[in-house]
Amino acid sequence: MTRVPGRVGSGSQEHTFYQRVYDLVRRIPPGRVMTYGQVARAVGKPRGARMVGWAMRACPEDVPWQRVVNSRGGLSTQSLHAGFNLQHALLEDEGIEFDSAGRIDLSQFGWQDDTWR
DNA sequence: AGGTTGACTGGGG
DNA sequence: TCCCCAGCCAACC
Repeated sequence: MTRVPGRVGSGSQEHTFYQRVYDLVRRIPPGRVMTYGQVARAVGKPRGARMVGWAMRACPEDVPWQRVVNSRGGLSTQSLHAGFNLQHALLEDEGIEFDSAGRIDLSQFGWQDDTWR
């Protein structure tokens, strides 16, 4: 069974790093993407890009994990799939386009949440 | 307690 | 632009 990042606080109203990541990712609209580093900075963890990746690996069902890509507009989930990449398929279904090198133009599909605390 | 492992990044060559 | 790598840091041996 995949381990899910635990809550740091105990039942308090405090948001953990993971909760904040999930809350932000849930706000990314279909057809748009954010990078791991962008998400990390937005939740106050500027050097936590790898942790965002960890969080995506064990995220709840309702989190659109496919909308988080690496800083080069590429998918970091390639090694998880053999032949077929689910993330690539899900993003194309949302209207996102990939160039010949398999990358997304972040200036076109990138997203930043201005209303995010 | 200490070493390894990444769904990462930015900078250097 | 691509490849390489040090730095990164929680989770997992």
